[in-house]
Amino acid sequence: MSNKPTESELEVLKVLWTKGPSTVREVNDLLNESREVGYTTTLKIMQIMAQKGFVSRDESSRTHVYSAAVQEGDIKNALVDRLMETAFSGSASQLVMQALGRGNASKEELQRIKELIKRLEGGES
Amino acid sequence: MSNKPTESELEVLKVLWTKGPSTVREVNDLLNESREVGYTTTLKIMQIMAQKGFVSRDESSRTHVYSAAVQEGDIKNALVDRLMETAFSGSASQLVMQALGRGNASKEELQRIKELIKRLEGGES
DNA sequence: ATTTATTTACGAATCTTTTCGTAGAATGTT
DNA sequence: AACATTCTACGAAAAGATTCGTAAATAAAT
Repeated sequence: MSNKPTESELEVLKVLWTKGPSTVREVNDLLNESREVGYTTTLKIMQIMAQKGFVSRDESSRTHVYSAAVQEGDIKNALVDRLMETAFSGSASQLVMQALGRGNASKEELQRIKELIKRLEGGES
Repeated sequence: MSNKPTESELEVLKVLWTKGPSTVREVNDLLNESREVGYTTTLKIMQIMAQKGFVSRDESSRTHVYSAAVQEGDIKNALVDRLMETAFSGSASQLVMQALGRGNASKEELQRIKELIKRLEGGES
């Protein structure tokens, strides 16, 4: 749980976060919509994730049901922290500037960011 | 060049970006200030990077001098894009909100971000 | 000139992650 | 019942990244 998930593990987590508790078959089918993955490959990854504590599973029926055991926000925080650390010398604003500079934030998104900044500044004007 | 640098490769690039063209010895010495790395390890990584096109090198003297062959901004863009894609479903604002939510942005940094947003808002329409 | 140090090149050991083949158990189908 | 399908478990192959040992060449030191 302390460690960060790998690429593949993150893919699985994203499925579990959005679809909720799922079987290997369900996760694998969804993954195969974007890229080709063997069933046992997905199974193996999810077994490893269970071992690492990223997911928990219900083994009461033959077909196990997996659930995310880590919070979406926690993992994303960790990923952002890591990128901030490794590439942006720990500076949040550098990362933010780089991200905004990509240019694919809509007016509404910019508005929401401005509101967040206001809140962070203390709520004045 | 098309691919993304690994962790270690990024470390080397950061050195070359900030210190400019450097020898393996210089890079390795700097890396060893934060963690222990063998000289030949750093050498090998930089050789691989040369092969991948991440760095170029001047072999005119026995001690080769390496220079970054990729732009700092380009790589950081790619890293941000990748995180945005893999973890935030391609949404810049989600990534930004998460980063700002970490709480380690100073008033001055927030100010600079606000100015960037103003520029982004004013630039179009 | 001989020895010592530094550097590159090469290859291999190690480690992590990803992938998949195979076997055996459980379930479903005919 | 016999056969086919689905699932888990296990192990190992394949691929990528990291680490380092060793040898050969060059340079520096004595």
